[in-house]
Amino acid sequence: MPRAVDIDERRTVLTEAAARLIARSGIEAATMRDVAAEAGLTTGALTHYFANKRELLLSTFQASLERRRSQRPTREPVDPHRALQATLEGALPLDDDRWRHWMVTIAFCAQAAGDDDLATAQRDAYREFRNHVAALVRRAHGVDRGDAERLAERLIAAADGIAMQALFDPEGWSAARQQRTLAELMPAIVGSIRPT
Amino acid sequence: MPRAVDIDERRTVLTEAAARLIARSGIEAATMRDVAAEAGLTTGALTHYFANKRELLLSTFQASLERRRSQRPTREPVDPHRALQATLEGALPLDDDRWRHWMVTIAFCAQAAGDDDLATAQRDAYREFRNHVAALVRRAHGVDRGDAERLAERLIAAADGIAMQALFDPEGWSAARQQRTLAELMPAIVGSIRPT
Amino acid sequence: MPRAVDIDERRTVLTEAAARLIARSGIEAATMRDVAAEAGLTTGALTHYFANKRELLLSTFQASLERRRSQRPTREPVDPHRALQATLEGALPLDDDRWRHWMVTIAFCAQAAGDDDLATAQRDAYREFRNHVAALVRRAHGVDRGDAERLAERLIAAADGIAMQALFDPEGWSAARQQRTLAELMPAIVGSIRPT
Amino acid sequence: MPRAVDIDERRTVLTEAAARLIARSGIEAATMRDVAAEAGLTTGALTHYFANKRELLLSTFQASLERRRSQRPTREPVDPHRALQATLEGALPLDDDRWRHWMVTIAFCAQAAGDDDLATAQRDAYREFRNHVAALVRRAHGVDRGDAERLAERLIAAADGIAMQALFDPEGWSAARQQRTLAELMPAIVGSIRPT
DNA sequence: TATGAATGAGCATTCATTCAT
DNA sequence: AATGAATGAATGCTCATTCAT
Repeated sequence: MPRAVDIDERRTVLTEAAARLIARSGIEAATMRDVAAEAGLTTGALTHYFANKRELLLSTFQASLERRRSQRPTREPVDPHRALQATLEGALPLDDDRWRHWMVTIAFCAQAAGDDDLATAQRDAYREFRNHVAALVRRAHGVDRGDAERLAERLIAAADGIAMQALFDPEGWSAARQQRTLAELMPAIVGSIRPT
Repeated sequence: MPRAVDIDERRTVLTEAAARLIARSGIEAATMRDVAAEAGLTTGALTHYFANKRELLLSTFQASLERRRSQRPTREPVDPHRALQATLEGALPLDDDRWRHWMVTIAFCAQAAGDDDLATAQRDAYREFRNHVAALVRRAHGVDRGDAERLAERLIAAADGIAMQALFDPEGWSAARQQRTLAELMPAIVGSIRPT
Repeated sequence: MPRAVDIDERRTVLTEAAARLIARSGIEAATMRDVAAEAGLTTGALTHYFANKRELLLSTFQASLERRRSQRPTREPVDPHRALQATLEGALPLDDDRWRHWMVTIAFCAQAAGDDDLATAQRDAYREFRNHVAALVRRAHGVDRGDAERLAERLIAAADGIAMQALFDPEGWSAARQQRTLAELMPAIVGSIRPT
Repeated sequence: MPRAVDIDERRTVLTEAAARLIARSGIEAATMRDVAAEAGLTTGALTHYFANKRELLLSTFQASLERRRSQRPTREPVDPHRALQATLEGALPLDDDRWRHWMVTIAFCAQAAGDDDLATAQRDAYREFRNHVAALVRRAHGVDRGDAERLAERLIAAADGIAMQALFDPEGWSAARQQRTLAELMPAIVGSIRPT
């Protein structure tokens, strides 16, 4: 019998190594050699788990999206306003992990222009997130489906916009400042549609 | 005798060729060969105007930032509310040109993580834009410097966030929809600080 | 206790798999992985029966030669003219099996230039075949040893030459045409030495 | 102006280097690196003249075929019997150059099984050679077209068969012995169709 | 100025081989 | 006896860069 190895775990180790490299120095830095080395393996081992680079990168992107999803608050009996805020904060680069996710997202956004699979995964993840936020908006504010969707878009816009500025100017945008700005924008945006 | 050539014009031709390639298929597609070919020149000619690839890419980024600046409305005796809105709309990917600028920005954002010069250029451009918007906010809404700055950040966040969603899901975000969303968010955001 | 496995049978299964691949797409196609897979085994199993690739290829070549030998007519009380003709036809690519043998021979001929063991195996097999044909020639035509050997060389030349043309231009050289051409050449060649 | 280089000459230098390596140790030995080194260049230079390996190998094969053609006797007012014999001798590996051609032919024959372009080039070259020999046969022996073609096939078979044996057993087949054997076979083969 | 030939390092990928199980 | 995970040295190819012309 061959050495016992948890295939999924190995794949995770490798996609996380790739994500670290991409976040640190861009997608070009994620060479097969360097990803393998970052994961403590060799290129030969890498190709056991991903047939080629494209597959590795696609999996890295999907793992990053999945990781973001898995970190949303899941407890059901929770204050819907808090759940909404926590979910939107999940889109801010407040810690290393979420920073890494944003860098990976950005890196693949540039890549997606020439790769339909990537573009589709990106768009689907975005729409899924929007629907999720819209559902929270309905629970929190009792608006109808159309308003909820429009509000979701604006709230995500606010979070993404704060995130972009934090990425462009990390020193000027501490985690606390990002959170405070989001907190102050949220009621104003909600008011833009259902002016209480 | 050397042929008379407008050096700056050649450099512009080359950085615009690079920007097109980057916007179309990511920064990896901007090889020296392909940039030269896209500009209708040879690699040898390219190296006359940019000592190496790093210099070409840095110039491409700066040219993209500069192009965005140069397209802001400049006429002074203009309605300050309109000037503010037009300036923020300049940050939306409403046409091919602005779309290209965003793709270039995104591509370099991923790159900037490992390149201080790039990170600095990026941060400076962002701060300059924020100051410009803040000045327009003061003129339009008569708030004090601190409030103007905070409002500018939030307005830019809204614009950038809309831009991100348009990049992620181009089909769902027509130019008109982007503009409408921005127009509806603006008063709400202004109200978040100086509640009318 | 180890499972009972017929080692020779396994080796045969593997060399035949290798021969099929080589005949189909050249010697480069005979990778350890693909040979094992073609035989329905894994690479690990392959290395149990052949220490390395060189040994596998050498065995494949020898098995191909041996197979050709084993297919010669063996019954003794047979018309010597018929035996001679049947033996020479054994050198023509008249069916899939002999076609495969020729492709393997050709593939290793190109290889033998840089491999003494291969070159020796090839030369020995050729000389053994020549001696065998010479013995049949003596029985069939009653010539002396020297003439028999020279006749054998020329008859083999005719058969090999027909074979080469069939390999170069399969459509133009049906099995029947190969056999007819050989049958017509044989008496002329025999006559070239002992012009009865 | 760039360095003056004769492109065709460079390509010839490279295909001849490839042919030497293939003749010496089989087609596997013709790696891009080694071909470039054998030609006194680097891989980068090689790819200036051949876009990829396939193109290099195809050109190597065609150059080998072309070289054989170019070495046929061309003087017209020549004894047709001598012209025929000289042409057939051109198919024997009598010297290093023709030996190399045969090794290249053999190497590509093994390759052609999985490559239609190669198979076509091979078949066309063979047919062209057969037609050329048939024309010489008509001039030399005054037979009709059908007989000439059949004789050409048989004469080529004799030459190819002698060549194969020389390739299999170089020590046993000196140039003189090859020529003698061919010379003795020729009249017998001609007699097989038009019995003087 | 401008060309494109040439370099050589680096890339993704394939492969024979080894080895713990 | 057999597996398949892992290795690391090729391989074909791309690319930034240099340089003679």
